[in-house]
Amino acid sequence: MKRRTRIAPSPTGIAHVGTAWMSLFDWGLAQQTDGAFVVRIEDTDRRRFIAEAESEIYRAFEWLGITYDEGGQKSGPHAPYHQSKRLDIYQNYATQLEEEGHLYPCFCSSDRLKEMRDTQQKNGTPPGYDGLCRALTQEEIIANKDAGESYVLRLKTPTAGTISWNDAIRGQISFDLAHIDDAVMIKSDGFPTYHFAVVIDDHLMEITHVLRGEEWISSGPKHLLLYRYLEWEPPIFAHMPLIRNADKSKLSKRKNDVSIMSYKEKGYLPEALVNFIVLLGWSHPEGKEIFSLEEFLKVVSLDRVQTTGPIFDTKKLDWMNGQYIRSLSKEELHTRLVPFLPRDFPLDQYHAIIPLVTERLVTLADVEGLTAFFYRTPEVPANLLLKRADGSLVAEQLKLLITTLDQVGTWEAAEIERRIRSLGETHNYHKKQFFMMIRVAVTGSTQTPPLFETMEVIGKQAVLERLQSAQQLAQAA
RNA sequence: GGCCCCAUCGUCUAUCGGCUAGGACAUCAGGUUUUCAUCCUGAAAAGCGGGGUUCGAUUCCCCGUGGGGUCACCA
Repeated sequence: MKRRTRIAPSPTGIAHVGTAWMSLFDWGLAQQTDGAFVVRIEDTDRRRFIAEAESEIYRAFEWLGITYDEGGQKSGPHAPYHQSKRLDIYQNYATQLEEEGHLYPCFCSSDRLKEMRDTQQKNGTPPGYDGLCRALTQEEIIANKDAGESYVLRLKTPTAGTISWNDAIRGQISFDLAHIDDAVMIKSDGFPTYHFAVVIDDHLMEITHVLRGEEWISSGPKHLLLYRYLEWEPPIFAHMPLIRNADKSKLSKRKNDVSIMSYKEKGYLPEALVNFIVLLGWSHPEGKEIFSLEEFLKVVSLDRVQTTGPIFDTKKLDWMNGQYIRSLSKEELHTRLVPFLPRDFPLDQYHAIIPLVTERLVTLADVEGLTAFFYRTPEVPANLLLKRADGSLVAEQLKLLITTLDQVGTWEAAEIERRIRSLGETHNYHKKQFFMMIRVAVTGSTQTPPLFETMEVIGKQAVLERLQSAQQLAQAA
């Protein structure tokens, strides 16, 4: 059987990592059977609509390497793929269901509804619509409509019985219909609610597997009822676990960075992000930690999806990003790094500098901080310079060092190292102190790439200048 | 609160009744090294509690506890 899956983002904000996460599973499942992965835009909420949100999703997909078969910016056999352009379709089915008595008009004002909820809250009775308008006679309905009163269409839910489905991830899930209230299907503005549109569209678009978050489980009965009333075969439902914040609550942008594009800006590689998120709630059949998107798409399956909601902890992403950075070819790394190089980065020295810092990169954005002292004169903190020796000794060491290095003809790491080592041995300097002092004098930092290679790249003249100002600093101390 | 879902190291997870409970990240220790990082080695670290079922339960069932989700004319 060819699987048809879909992702149905709502263009109301930033492109969310959860959307990418879900899409990856959808895509893989569809691709394995040569089926189709569909992008449908659920833009029925006009109040929260944000024009740029949709294009950001496409940019995020492009960056991550996610492609799809229908919908989105493409088209397809089931166009249109924007719900706002399918209003007449929903309207037709709504009319049909209303005529059949499965949907009924409700004229309750939002004030009355609010009052009702408050009372329920206060009395501790089960929440939900009380079904007042169910009792309306045909005459009353016609009269109200003729009077131009605004109304919504509600789903007439049986007051007894159970409804259940076999979830592909969780097994049997069942609800007592007595607890399900009559949800709104068509809003007073004529737009469908999510519940209504999703059922119509999934059916018409021939979706076979509906992957969605655990948060949707409780609305399952409404959807199933619609399938029943429409006499349609429901798709296979797979409720994925909810990705969580550190406090176990549903992943939110308030408590986490959930914007896909912000990971790009922070210098993460898309392949690392993909690898990382795919390991949330799912594990590779061979227990692999690092694997490509292509491999994931081939081996992904619902039976390895966990039921527990994973916490979105990006520590592992940091590690992974480093792994991916180090596995890049020189050319590839260059391509990725270019957008992160500061304006004053000496491009002619790129190939001398970058190999010295590659294994220290956690993100691509780290490149500036790790390389700045190569091309910017550093501020040298006196306390670091004199950490393990007093000012007079350091000044003495620097003086001799300047003299020695000044005589170096071929400014190469090996030669620099030989001179410095011999100087240190001659005067019996404490090796760690001596080397660290030089490191600080030249770079302003205690943490740098190998000292002599670094000095070679910085250049003789700049090194001597830095040593001289450090000497003055030591003397003044 | 009603309903629903869930429950293995700090985190991501393996285990589909036999476990001395495995791996990865993070942490700590050691090695390599002029520092940091990389890399290598090692350590510490988990089955929420109580009942069943069974020769045997982390694995199956029930109860409790805990956590989460949902109860909108938002998705």
